[in-house]
Amino acid sequence: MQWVNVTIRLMKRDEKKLRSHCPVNYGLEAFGDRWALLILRDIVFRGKRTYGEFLASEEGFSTNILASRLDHLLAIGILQRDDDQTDGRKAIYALTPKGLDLIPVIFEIVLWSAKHDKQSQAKRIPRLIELIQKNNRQLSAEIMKRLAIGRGILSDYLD
Amino acid sequence: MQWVNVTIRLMKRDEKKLRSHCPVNYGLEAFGDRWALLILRDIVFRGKRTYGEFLASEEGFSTNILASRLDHLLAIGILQRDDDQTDGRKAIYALTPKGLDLIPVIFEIVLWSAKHDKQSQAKRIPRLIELIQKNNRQLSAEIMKRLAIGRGILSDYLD
DNA sequence: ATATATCGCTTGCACTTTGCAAGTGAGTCC
DNA sequence: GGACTCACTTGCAAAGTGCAAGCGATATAT
Repeated sequence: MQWVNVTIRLMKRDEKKLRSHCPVNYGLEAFGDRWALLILRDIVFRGKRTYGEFLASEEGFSTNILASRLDHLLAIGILQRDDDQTDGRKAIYALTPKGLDLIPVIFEIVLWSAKHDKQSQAKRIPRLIELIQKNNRQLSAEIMKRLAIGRGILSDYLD
Repeated sequence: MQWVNVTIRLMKRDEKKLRSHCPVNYGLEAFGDRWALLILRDIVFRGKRTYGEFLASEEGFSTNILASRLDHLLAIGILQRDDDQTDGRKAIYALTPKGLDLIPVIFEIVLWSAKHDKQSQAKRIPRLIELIQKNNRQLSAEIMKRLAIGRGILSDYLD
């Protein structure tokens, strides 16, 4: 039997060139997948940090999808991954500064849904909604500080 | 040959029940597809209104994808469709109030990309970026008024 | 020390969605 | 009436998704 060496250059998802550098398109290609933003939500609102915690989300991640989205968010610098110091099996995911800057975007989405989804669970956090309305940017800045030390913000605003 | 009558209840995409009423998830399921938001961008920034105009976007819609996303945005009430009064072949797509309320979301995405994409085309509209930074909500309100009468905002802010 | 469980993934496979090219039918222009 | 435009629809290969099962490394119980 004869053999030939073949080199394939596989283009990883994140090396694909962007379709455009329009700022809307950039944002969408960077984080724009549904599942990716749900990971960020879990971190910001629920204080989740590990693969297993994300997996338990009510929307139901598939394991492979979760892994691929985490990879993606790491690759573009929205998340960072550190080893857990007390349990060698665990990995801790956290927002980078670039990721933290997405909080105002998430908040605007929350505001929109609170207004247009009749059944929105946002009804349960009227104080938070009001604060976002008043000054999204300022609130976001405070949440960024809190995330650096704490574990998610939702519980603080459940009346 | 024997026949049997079978009734299938096909569930249309937009009748699928939401995975959750979490406000972030609602937003993502409502408009959360990349292509859907690019349509909104084309309307807000470029003043596009017809199928053919959307199709010409630099990111390259497939015809079937464009059609399906327009359907979706109509179904959830973000867009409305009217017949062109002067040309029976054309359809005019426009944002409903629910769609107009997405402008602040789009603006926050623009802001994030302007900050984190080194090659962002946002460099070409520094005045607009600055205005969004100062007061996204107020600017959005003005843009909503302008969209009701005019044809997209980008040209106003190209220095 | 050994067995069992947990954690963060990866793999296989059926199914769905996408992207591209080629229609199609109604309306317009000449 | 014939060519063209507009807003789609269709067919099909390729890519992506969802589910279940597996895997290697670490941790825990006996």
